Amino acid sequence: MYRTHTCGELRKEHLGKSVTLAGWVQGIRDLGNLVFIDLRDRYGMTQLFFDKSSPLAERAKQLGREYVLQVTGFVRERSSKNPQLETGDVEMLVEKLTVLNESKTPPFTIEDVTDGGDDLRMKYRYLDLRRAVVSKNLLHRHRVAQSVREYMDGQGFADVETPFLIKSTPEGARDFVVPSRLNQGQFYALPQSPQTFKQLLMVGGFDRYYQITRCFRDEDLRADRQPEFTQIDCEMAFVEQEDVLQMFEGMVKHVFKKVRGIDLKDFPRMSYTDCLKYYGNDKPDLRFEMRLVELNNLVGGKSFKAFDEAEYVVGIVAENCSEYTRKQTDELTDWVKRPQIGSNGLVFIRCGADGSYKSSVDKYYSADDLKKIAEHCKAQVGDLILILSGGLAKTRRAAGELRLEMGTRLGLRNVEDYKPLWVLDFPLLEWDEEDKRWNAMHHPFTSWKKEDNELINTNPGAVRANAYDVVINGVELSSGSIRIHNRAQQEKMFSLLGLTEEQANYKFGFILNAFEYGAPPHGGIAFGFDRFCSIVISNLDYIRDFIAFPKNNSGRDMMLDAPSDIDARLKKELGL
RNA sequence: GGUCUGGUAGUUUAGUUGGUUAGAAUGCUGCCCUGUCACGGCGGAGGUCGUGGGUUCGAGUCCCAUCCAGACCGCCA
Repeated sequence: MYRTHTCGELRKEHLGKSVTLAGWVQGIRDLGNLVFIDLRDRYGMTQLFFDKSSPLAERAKQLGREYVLQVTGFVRERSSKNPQLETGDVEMLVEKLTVLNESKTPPFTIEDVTDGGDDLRMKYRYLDLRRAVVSKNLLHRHRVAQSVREYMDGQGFADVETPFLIKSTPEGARDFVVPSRLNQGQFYALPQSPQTFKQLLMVGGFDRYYQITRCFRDEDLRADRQPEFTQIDCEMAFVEQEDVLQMFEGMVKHVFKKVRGIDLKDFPRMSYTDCLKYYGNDKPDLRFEMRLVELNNLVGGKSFKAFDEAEYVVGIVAENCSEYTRKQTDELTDWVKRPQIGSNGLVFIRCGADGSYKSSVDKYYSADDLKKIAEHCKAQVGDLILILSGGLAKTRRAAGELRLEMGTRLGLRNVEDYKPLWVLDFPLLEWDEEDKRWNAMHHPFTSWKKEDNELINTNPGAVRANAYDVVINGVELSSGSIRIHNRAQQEKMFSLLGLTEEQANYKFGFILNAFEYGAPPHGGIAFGFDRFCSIVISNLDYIRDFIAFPKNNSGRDMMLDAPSDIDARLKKELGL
């Protein structure tokens, strides 16, 4: 071993001992006759001391940042201590110094507050990983994974690996494909998730399975989306929806307790329909209320065209904002008019401190009209009501976005606060306007509610799935369902999705066949592990900080400069 | 596929209506400094202003194209 202790380990109890440390030079403070070096590793930092009586002092001055050192010396008490450092009471009087490796001056400072921009830090990710603020996230990720495994193992789940080279199924996200050399002109696909395999494991009798595994989707990226990401993939046989909900609510609670020491209360539940109605999306942030209030019945017939002609008029109440300036309201109007939101405008009603109501549409609405609206919205004195109008789906979405924006502006999205939620009763299908056909909202293996059996043929869009999501603070953490487990029902589903019998057999024959050999009732769930980590650890939805080597906005690895062209010879072998 | 923001020393950035030698901080470097820990003090080096074209007497600044990065919409069964 190169060391007897780590750089974060030495304390007063080690005083007088001869120890050996190995690590990186964080910085050198040369005071002329005194030289201090901060030696860093992932456990912490220890101060090395040299004075002019030391034959090593001159060498110490010649070292540079990020040189790798091995030092041996005595631990001694500092004459001026640093309470901000764990090892701040002691320092090492160095007697032997070995340079294990030199370093070029790094392109950015390797400190908690770095001067490096994102590009540069991605290109030199291995240097960025030396920063405690970065490595801390990955070490926490490890803790999350460990506590997941601890819970799953405790509940009798077996970790089974599933293949990465599988068959392309053009349903859903785009597949990453891998050309086959042995089967020229044919391709494997990388799994978007282990969905069909875990169901086959259920048929195979592994009634409790889980896996922390990589998934691949060739879609555009976001702050919370990577082309390869990790799922906690879980499946159980002989269970109903309630069993799955209990089991995995337990897992989330376990992880929060183990990693953060936080006791989450029982998760409330809300239907998909109510989520849209009250929050404008299917993953509401419940850290604050500010519910959407439908105003259609109160605003019509006053000759205000924007409201009279709208399919949907909706208000939200921003508490204590009645004194917003014209500049602030204009800014919000511009915000909702951005193409990403796409509203035509925003109407304001101020609930004045004197009990008066003033709006940007006073021309059409009397004080009494405004009062009725305010009362319907349960607005108090000093509040500001923001009203949007237009088509139902678009306006709901816009109102939901505006609600989140106001929540952010008013500081209502507290990072200390966790508000989990089960979202239930998703629709089984959604209409694809582009392809003029039904798509599975969750995936094509999702079962539907028995009560809705009749609707399957008469009104497929109204059929409710046995599907459920865990949402925390507006982030969709996981998604699952009770699956179909017999051939006839699965064939029915495929036909609803517009697959012919031949297509269904070609793409999914293996699972249809499996269902004919005693497939047990089963269901499960999959958690986005990267998101889970970012929420548990930092309560943000930015997953790149929790991935050791992430890809950038356009799916490039900036360190490797991948993807890249490949050898002409390799192409030929692959028949490309 | 679309919308928006940004690109100026190694790095992070300022740069007014288009006008003299593009400024700062940090990093690097030389000297001084016996208790620093974001050490301090004095000095020094370091810039094809992303790239290409255009307008102009004159472009970091205005226009067009393009590349790169970031955020978002579409997309993500």
